[in-house]
Amino acid sequence: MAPDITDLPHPDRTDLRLTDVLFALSDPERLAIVRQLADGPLEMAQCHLSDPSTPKSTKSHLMKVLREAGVIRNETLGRGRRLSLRQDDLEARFPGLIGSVLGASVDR
Amino acid sequence: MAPDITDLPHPDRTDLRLTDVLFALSDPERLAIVRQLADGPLEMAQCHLSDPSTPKSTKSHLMKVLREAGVIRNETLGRGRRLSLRQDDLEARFPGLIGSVLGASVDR
DNA sequence: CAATTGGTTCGATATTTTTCGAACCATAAG
DNA sequence: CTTATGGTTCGAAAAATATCGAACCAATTG
Repeated sequence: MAPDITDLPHPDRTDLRLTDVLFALSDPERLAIVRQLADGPLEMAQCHLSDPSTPKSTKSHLMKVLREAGVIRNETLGRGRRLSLRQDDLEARFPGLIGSVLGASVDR
Repeated sequence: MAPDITDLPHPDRTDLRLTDVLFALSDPERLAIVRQLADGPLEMAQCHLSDPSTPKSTKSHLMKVLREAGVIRNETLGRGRRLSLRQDDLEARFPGLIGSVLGASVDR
């Protein structure tokens, strides 16, 4: 049977590409999502965008870019989704990178 | 008199924006340029792209993106240009970032 | 089972970024 | 002064990304 739509593909730790990760982090909205997840996993419904009226399809697309780059994990939880930062995988593949990004002061 | 075309604008250290820097570094060709400059300044003519037949206008545009993000400095030197990585400024503004990027293994 | 909630996917359109030739500019060399 | 070299800028076209509504799907609730 075909893979259930509810479990989305995640790249393996060893397959993470630096340029893809940097690109995913280079958008302010996506970076803000990552900052929220730095404090721990979050249900997607509790992960808010700067503009709360953003359509859900747009939000879903932002998550897709982050997920496909290997920055976040997106798993089914109940009827929603649980988002988490792949901090260990990122640290293993690109030591120091995610820490410096999270540590950087927020842009004005 | 109008500013000479030969000295290009560079953002001040304090004005560097994380997302712009990450975006500039997120392109494989631009990242390769940055890696070359990690060993020290280089004349632009000696800074080679993966495809040597790339038009000079394209090469110039790659440098523009890096310069406007504050990643590199581009100064007149003789009849050419001297390129350098703004390592100190990057380190001051985003501690650890450029080091982790340069330290990361090259993508396959 | 029906309705609601929370989310993905698809397709079209808008926006951004890239590419590249042509024109142009400044310096150095003849 | 003329030519060659090394580069920027402009404008148009191509390619990549983002946005968003509609359709759809799965789990929970009534």
